[in-house]
Amino acid sequence: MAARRVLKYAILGLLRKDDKSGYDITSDFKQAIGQFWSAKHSQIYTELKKLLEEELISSYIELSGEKLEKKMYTLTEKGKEDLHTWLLTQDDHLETEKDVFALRLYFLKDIPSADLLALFENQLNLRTNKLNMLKEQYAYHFGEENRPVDLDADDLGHYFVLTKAISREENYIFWLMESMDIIRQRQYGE
Amino acid sequence: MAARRVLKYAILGLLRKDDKSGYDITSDFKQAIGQFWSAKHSQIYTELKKLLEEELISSYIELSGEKLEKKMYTLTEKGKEDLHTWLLTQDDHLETEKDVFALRLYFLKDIPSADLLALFENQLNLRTNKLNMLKEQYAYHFGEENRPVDLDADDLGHYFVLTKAISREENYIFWLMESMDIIRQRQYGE
DNA sequence: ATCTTCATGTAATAAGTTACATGATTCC
DNA sequence: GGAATCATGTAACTTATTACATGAAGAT
Repeated sequence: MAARRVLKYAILGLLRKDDKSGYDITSDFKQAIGQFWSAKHSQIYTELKKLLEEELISSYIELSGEKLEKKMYTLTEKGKEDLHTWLLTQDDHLETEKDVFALRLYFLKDIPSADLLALFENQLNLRTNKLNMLKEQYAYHFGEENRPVDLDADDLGHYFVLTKAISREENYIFWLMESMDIIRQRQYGE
Repeated sequence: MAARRVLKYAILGLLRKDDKSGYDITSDFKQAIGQFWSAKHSQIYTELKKLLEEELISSYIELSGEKLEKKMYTLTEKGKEDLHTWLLTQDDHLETEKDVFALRLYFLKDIPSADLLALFENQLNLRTNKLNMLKEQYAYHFGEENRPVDLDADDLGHYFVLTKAISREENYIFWLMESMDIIRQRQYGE
């Protein structure tokens, strides 16, 4: 996978509004944006160090409590420009969207329908939980209505990411259920 | 990304029916299964070497033409068992489905609607082309009907992967168009 | 007190891409 | 004869995960 230095731009992007620490960035990847990109703290700290060297960000220390130091990072002008250029870049091809469940499914020959259905049930569970979590997030931020009216620029990004993730999971679940029907039909012939 | 040794199992899976060369496996990743996993030839040859050492596959030479040697790989019993176990393994969590377009979108603050729409148009183009390609593949293998009746075990995997990919792209396109409507509405207020 | 979360880093390893390198066969 | 495809491999590098390592602050 890995298009060129996506983590770099993900981090620059997360710093676009406020200064953040490595820990903050790690937390962000556990929220909405974690639906579309994520990284472990070890990779984030390493990348931050690199971005500092490249002078795309600068840092200062902030105390939280008596002794605990937070290293805060700010976008430099150079960093802002680099981010801006990247944001307007058009992709010239689509990357493979890796999906281990679908891969596994491709090899299902000789697996009994009952086992296959168990795999589907498991996937359906995971996806349903995720969808519910996403819908809760949506309701919390944008209310219960289908489409909120007043979206300022900040919320818009969040709105797009949440609706994208929700629509992805709904579609996945729909396909899972359709496929399970087909397997159940086959099952009677076994 | 990368759940544990997915490429290993992708390769074992591709060898489940027939013996294949590294080149054949590379080609497979450009076909249907490439919608959900892929790898470059350099990685594939390296992994095949590793799988040989682990005695999950064995190899022999086949001549194609006068001199050109194809190194063919076969699943060993050990390899078959390993694959079978993996196929029945349930995931306990979902990986982040990385999507650079959605990531970029999250950071769209201060980008003019016109530029934003250009990014969407580009994505819409790429996705539409992909969808058409997938639909052609579907028609070629399963005909024009909505749901084929007679699917044997081999075709079923292929069927699932193709319908999954088609449904994913249709859903993506639907969401793109919905989002573009919202942006166009905002645009009048600028 | 002790558990969880906040907070930062490095080391070792695994996975994946790009570039380097070579040669045969087929199609036009 | 030349281009595209068939065919295999290694080297250098980038990206990502897991494990190691430490300590402060807040909650119960």
